[in-house]
Amino acid sequence: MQQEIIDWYETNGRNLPWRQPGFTPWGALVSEFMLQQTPVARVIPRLEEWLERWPTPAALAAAPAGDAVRAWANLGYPRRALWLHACAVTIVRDYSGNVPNDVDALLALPGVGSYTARAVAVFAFGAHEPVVDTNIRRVIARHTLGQAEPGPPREKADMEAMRELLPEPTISPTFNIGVMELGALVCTARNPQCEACPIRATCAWRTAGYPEYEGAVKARQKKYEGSDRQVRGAILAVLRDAPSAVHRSAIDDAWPDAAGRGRALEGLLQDGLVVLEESDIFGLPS
DNA sequence: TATGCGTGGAC
DNA sequence: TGTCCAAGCAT
Repeated sequence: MQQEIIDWYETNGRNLPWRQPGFTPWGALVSEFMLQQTPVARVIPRLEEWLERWPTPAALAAAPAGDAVRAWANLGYPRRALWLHACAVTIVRDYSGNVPNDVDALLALPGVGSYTARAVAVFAFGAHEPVVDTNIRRVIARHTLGQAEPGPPREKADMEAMRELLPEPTISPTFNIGVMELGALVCTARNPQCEACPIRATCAWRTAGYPEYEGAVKARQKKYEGSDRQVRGAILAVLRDAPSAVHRSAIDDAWPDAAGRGRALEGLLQDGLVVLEESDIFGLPS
């Protein structure tokens, strides 16, 4: 199935910015951060702005962290902006401003986990490593395991399952990205396009007649409306949109409920996304 | 290992 | 509508 996926990808893969020739390892790192839980379509414009403004780790490291949080805009999970800034600082200090190509070195960077470390090593540097993301887990669950959904992540087992599928090192990066792309475009969570799938002939899930998933039910997503997360977002939006630090009263206006507002502000201060500049004056980090 | 962490589009 | 989902990570 390896060659079928590679052939399918060569024809059907999207021309995304991070797949263009000459895209830098720094661009790869930035794009992977932005793509953590944020859809491709929303990432693309922010990524292009970001790389124009900060084309190297050194450029970002020289800017205040708060500028990174502002440029992150509405991508969500703004701690990623803070972590990415911290990555830039570390890369300048420890790696002469060059994104490391080694999985362990990448893993040591803040906000870089198993997926992102291998994605950068493979996509930017051509490493022969398994990349495991939610798309790949779903493809393996269906094609190899014959079940509708992957179970809860088992990092070691998931990685071994993908490692066993890897073809020879010269083409394994293309295979990695091909499986991801297949999961993103064809073997999707909802309404998979099985008729268009290049590996349908060997798909265990198809052979079994598309049985429903029998495993443990996923924890239901908590309601966002009225949650602390929403309050955090509302407070941070005020700070992002303000040219400089704001008085507490501006934050009070961002959310009516004082208790939730207090929890959210405390959390933001704890995370370093907001700093107390002086009494009752709050700003983004410098 | 389960949970918290943003935001917005699709159905 | 509400619910699910989107190239995860840290704790």
